[in-house]
Parts: sequence; structure tokens; C-alpha cells
Amino acid sequence: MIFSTELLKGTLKTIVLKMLSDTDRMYGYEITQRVKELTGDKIQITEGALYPTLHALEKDGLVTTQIEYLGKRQRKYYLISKAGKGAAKERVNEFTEFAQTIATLLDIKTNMA
Amino acid sequence: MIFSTELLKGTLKTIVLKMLSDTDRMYGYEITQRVKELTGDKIQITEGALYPTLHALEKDGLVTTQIEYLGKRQRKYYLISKAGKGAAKERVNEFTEFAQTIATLLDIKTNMA
DNA sequence: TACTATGCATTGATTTCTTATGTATATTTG
DNA sequence: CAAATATACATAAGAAATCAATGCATAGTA
Repeated sequence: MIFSTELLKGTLKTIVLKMLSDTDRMYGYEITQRVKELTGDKIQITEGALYPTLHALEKDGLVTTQIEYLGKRQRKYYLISKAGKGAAKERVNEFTEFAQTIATLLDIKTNMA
Repeated sequence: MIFSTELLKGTLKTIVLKMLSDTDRMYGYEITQRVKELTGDKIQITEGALYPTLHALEKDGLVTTQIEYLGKRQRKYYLISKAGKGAAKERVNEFTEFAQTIATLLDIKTNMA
């Protein structure tokens, strides 16, 4: 991860909710790989951070799960719920506003939509 | 603070270094008020977060301090060091890149400079 | 005189994430 | 075919950053 990990804090749930909002369903390992791919290896989600987050989202009713098997190997799919979709939108909006606010503070020229 | 506080994590040092880079010197309370003012009350730095941060910056040689008195009231000024200026620039650049990366992930249209 | 603002600071608890570890199957490569 | 790597789940101990609360003290205001 090229970013000082501090910055990443607080964005993980937002990222996961957004990923799941844009697809039918995803499994944990798939999320880590997709994020890595989409960010050109800049963001690497660790499993120790991801799984507790997924479990928390499930507990809060923002995602549901389906377990399937490929041969003997287990795979646990996560699906966004209706509440989860709402939460995803809220969080994306919040991040957008947050980034703009910080950018202003830091004198970064921005035109974020 | 309107932002879920999670997001703020990791940006505090960057904000403080930038504030100090843009001024001769500032004291703690002044920083909290200035950030509040510049963000339209959206970001409120708490003292429990600020002072440990300032002390850490001092310990790392990124800021120096001057104590003055207004009558009997103590005021502790923080000044950016040369190393601090460099760190500020690095961190601002890092935040910019980070925000762009996340924005891409979240499908936020952005044109950040 | 009481409340609010200014100004420093610490402490305990909480949240979030990292690093390390554990278990197991599947695939690729020398 | 053995060893290494990739896939796939997960937990646990600890670190790091922040919050909420508290404490002390002076200054100004209602």
C-alpha cells in the first residue's frame, strides 16, 4: 500500500458497500483483488481488516450472505441489502463532501462532482 | 462535526502541518478555531486529539514551540520547522493522490489538480 | 455572580486497522 | 511429483488515532 495507512482508516466500509452495490454479489477474497486491481495496487485491503468489516455489515443488516462450494472449497458471498444500498449512497456522498472540505483546507484545487 | 469521525482519522497531522506552514506561528486553540471557521463548522478538532498530535510533531522535530504570556495567561505557539515544511508538502500530495484513488473507486467524478 | 470564552493539558475508553497466525483446498512450476 | 504459490475462510493480540470527559486557570460578559 503506497498510502500511509492512516488515510485509509474510515474508508473501508464505504469501499466495501460501494463494491457490493455495483455487483450482484462478491466474496471476500474477490473484494481484495478487485480493489487492488482497480487502484493499480495502491490500495491493498488486508484480510484482518476486511472480514471483521464484512461481519459487522452483516450484523447491521447492510449485507446478507450465501455460502456455496466449488468442489470442497467454501466460498461465502456477500450481497448488499436495501438498507445497505442506502448506506452506501450516504457514505459515498459523505466522502465526497469530506474530501472537498479537506481539499479546501489544504488549498488543493478541486472540481469534484 | 458533520462527518462521521472515522474519515477524519489520518488527516489531522496533515491539516495541522499545513496550517502551520501557511502562517508564522499558531497556538493550539487558534488552530481549532481557524479550522472550524475555514470549514464552516464542518470540521471541529477536539483538544484530546490536537494536543497529543502537536506534541508528537514536536517530538519528531517537525514543529518547535514558543511560550508567551498575555498577562498571566499562558500561550504556547507552534512553529513549523524546515523538516515540517517538507512533511507538510508530502502529506498534502499524498492526500491528493489518495482522494483521487478513492474517488475513482467510488465512481466520483473528479478533476482534482 | 454566574456563565461563556479562552487556553493549556491528561486520562480512560472506543474504534479501526495491522501483523501474525491458523486451517484447508487448488493450481502451477521446476 | 514435490514444492511453492494462489485461493479462501477466519481469529487474536496489539498498535494507533481519536473521542468524551475532566481538570485547572484566567478573562470577559450578562
